[in-house]
Amino acid sequence: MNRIHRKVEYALIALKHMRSKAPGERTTVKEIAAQYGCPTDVTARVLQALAGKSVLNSEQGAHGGYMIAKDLSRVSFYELLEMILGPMGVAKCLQEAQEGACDLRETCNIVSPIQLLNRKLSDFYRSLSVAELIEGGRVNRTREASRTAGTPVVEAEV
Amino acid sequence: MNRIHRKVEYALIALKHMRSKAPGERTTVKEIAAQYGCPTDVTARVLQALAGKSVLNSEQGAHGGYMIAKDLSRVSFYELLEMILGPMGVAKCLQEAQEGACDLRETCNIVSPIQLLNRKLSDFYRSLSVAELIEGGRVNRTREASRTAGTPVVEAEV
DNA sequence: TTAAACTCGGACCTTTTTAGGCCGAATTAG
DNA sequence: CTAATTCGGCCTAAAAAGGTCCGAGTTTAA
Repeated sequence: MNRIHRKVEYALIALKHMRSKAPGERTTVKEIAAQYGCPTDVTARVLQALAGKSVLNSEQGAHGGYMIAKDLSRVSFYELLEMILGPMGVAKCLQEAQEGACDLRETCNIVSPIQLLNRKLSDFYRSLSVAELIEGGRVNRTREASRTAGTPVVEAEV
Repeated sequence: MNRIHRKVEYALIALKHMRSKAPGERTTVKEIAAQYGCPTDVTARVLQALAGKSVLNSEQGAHGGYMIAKDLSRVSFYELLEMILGPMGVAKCLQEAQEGACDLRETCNIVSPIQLLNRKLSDFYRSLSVAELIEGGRVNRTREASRTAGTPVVEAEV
């Protein structure tokens, strides 16, 4: 178990797809849906979310579509998750401003363990860039990357 | 989002509880349910799972119950997760020997990214000991720990 | 030998979350 | 004006998570 959400997969698929395109060339949802079999609407929403956070640039109308707007080696997987799924929290009690609180909050003996886990997991996700993920581990040598290089995102230093 | 399962929380609660007991003293599910408000049956199942993997020692009958049987600083969070939730895999495609395979497997462009993520996440969970988690980060100075010390489980070295 | 206090484990139900689809509106190029 | 797109609200179905019931096996002790 311990799956990531399908939406996140679709995001990665789309981003990887766009990454292989010439700079300035746009990608439509339809195109992705057709090529990879992703459900159109869900994928659309995901891309909208990413556009909202300006990881993507979107344009409506004919000849519209999406293109990557941020250097993906500077976008962490943590950020991607939050954009798509909302604020991270490994337990209900970490997400106050939520509807119903945890039943055990009065008697719970593991608040600090939970907080520790949340912190560590967040740090881990923050240490992983979307570019690194998409490239499957191999350090990016594409034009995008070398254009903005700077910090080449080393393997795990959590 | 990105919650851990409730079962895992119950496991941590129970383990932390048992950790504070004198060696040899047993804990019943009823006791935990009463003290922390965990649902009895669910908690029972979790403890059964841990007993099955001999993290706990169980004894039936009157005066029965559970006690910790393994040095928790030598049990990784990864192992705990697997005991409770089964084999880890961030995506369906990583868990063949499952019912229905992923629809996209023919056209998917993110197999290696998914594998990378799964590997890294696994490594992260493996680097975290249950003892470390339960103690909320503070290095364990309890009798259990110093009795078996050895490797004091340093902070993150992923 | 009987009763009480446990763990064990199967089957089942309920609620929540996730996934996906439908449709109409707004936007833009030709 | 029309076709191609993003945008966003709402709704349904499927799956997972969370929890309950209940009967059976074990062990202690009255």
